[in-house]
Amino acid sequence: MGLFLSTTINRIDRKGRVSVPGPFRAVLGEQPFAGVILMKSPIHAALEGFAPLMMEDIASRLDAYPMFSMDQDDLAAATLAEAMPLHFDTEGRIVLSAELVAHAGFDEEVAFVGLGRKFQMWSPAAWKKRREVAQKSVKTKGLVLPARNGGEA
Amino acid sequence: MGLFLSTTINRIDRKGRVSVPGPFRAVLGEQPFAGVILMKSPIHAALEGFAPLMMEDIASRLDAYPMFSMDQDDLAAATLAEAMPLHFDTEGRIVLSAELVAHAGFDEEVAFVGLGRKFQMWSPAAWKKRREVAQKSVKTKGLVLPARNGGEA
DNA sequence: TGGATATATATGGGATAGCATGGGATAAAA
DNA sequence: TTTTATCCCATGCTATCCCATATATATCCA
Repeated sequence: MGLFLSTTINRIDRKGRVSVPGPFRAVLGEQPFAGVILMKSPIHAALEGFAPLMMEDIASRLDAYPMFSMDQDDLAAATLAEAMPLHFDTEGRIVLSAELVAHAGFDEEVAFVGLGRKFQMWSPAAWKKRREVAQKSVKTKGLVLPARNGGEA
Repeated sequence: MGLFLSTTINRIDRKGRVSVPGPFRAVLGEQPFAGVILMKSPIHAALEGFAPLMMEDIASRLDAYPMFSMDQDDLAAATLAEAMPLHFDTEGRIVLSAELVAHAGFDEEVAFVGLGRKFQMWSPAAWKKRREVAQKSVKTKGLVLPARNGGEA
């Protein structure tokens, strides 16, 4: 399966359209519908982007909570209920709603940030700060990648 | 998996292309996509090169974290977002972006330095210095390779 | 063994296809 | 009708392909 990697900055035109970076489209291309799922990030002034199939995974993770528990309900409301499927146009662009633009504070440009199974969309200035914080955080907290679950050799 | 070994110097042409040394390509060849992952070294004026499978591995390990946790986000931002996948052309070359060239201070030539599971790319002059420093450092600090069981000294 | 011919690598340049971007036209919705 | 959302076309840029050459190592044959 392809991964979302690297960071790319694209422009928003006056119609609210942005090109999804070509490599990202290639990852999304292996999907049931020609588009992407966006939601407001619950932890950042940014958007989270997923391949449509990933929603299945999110739903599965929610199964870890007791049914009708308030926590599960909160999480489902914060994720699945907020998920917006956006179709690509013929050129591989999506149209951002005013609500999404407001939450992420987009101006003229959007930074598409590849994070493996998902990606984020930031205003370039905000991403610059976030990037530094993340790097510092990894160092000071001494974050390390956990051992593999069931990978290969 | 094969190892990246030895040091090779290749030229950058006016289009920003460099041949990845043949032996390195052989190591990278057994990969899901025909190319290499580069990122700016966080500790040197150099680039770090990885096999694409490395990123798969990192992504898998990150799956162990809760989704939307800040630790997962920090780690992904510091690794996957910084990783740039570069495809080989038909001749086994990659194209270096201006950003990468600037970070590593490349001029006309690049030294590909094999370091086992990864390699580095240096401007030849900078590598010469770095090499001496590393050798001196090993002597004065009395550095030795840890035992094979993974135990610290 | 020597010489000639392959095979692979490194390098250069021209041509082409794909991507990001912008704007107008058309179709659906309010 | 007015608005909104697609589609379609046009453009510049850059990535990538394809072809060509030089050098070096490997292979073959007389």
